[in-house]
Amino acid sequence: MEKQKQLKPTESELEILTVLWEKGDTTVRTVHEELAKTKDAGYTTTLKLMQIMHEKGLVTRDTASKTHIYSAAINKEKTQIQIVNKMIKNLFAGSPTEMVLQALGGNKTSTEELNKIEDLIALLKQQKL
Amino acid sequence: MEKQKQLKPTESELEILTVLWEKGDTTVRTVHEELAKTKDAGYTTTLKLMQIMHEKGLVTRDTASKTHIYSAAINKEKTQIQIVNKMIKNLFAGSPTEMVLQALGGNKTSTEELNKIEDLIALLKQQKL
DNA sequence: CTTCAAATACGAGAATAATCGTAACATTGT
DNA sequence: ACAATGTTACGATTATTCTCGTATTTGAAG
Repeated sequence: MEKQKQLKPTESELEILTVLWEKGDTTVRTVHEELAKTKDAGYTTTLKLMQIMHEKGLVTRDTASKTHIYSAAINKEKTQIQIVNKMIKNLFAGSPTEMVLQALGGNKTSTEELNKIEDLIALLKQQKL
Repeated sequence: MEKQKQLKPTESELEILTVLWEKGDTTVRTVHEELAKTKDAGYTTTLKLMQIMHEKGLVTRDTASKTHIYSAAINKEKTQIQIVNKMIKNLFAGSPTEMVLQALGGNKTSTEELNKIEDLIALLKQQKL
């Protein structure tokens, strides 16, 4: 069992990884069009970034056909936790609760989502007993 | 009422701002020693960063005496929300729930803290009615 | 086989961040 | 007045990230 090397993706790399995690293995074109919804950068910029990510080992790719298929090479949850924890430490003086308060207060969270969180909290409390 | 210009602090700047928010107005020396607990960088590096932050308007300073006193010039809560929202968008595909889940799951959150969050959720749900 | 469109490869520059050495300046104590 | 100590000022360099133009390659259609 190989330990996941803790590579730290940059801002842009994170956006790309998020698309890969969401949509599954896919092409540069697809990733780029997804990013283009909220950002503007040239296609070759996205391509280059993904090539660099490949060099770094952040993604793998299947080059069997002309259009390469990329896959995220690092674990989604681990990466999320790593970054969230860093933010809690750097920006919220170590208090996860503070961050949650800001996250929910600052967003218009739907009742449905709030219910989900309540369920999670109930579960966590259960586990403490 | 002047709208706060949305300056985006860098990683290092954020660490400095966090110290200023925690400890209140203080000197470069104090900030640097606080950072030195978890990081190693030269004193002049911290100084330079804070000078740059002053140019950018991220901090203000009182230069009346030899040793300048720095203050955060941007609002703590606004900055936190801004960054958390960006992270939710970039890393959690827009779902605050997902982030809260990772934040609470990845950390050992006390029952007391969980209760606080429950109270907040109850309040938020109330507001939706 | 040739043409054409779309994809990749790659170099190189622009922009941003972080680092630190050295000089100049202020304050205090002798 | 002078030295010692601690502070700010600031240039300059390095490192990293992001961007994009252009060349090359690939595969499919005619």
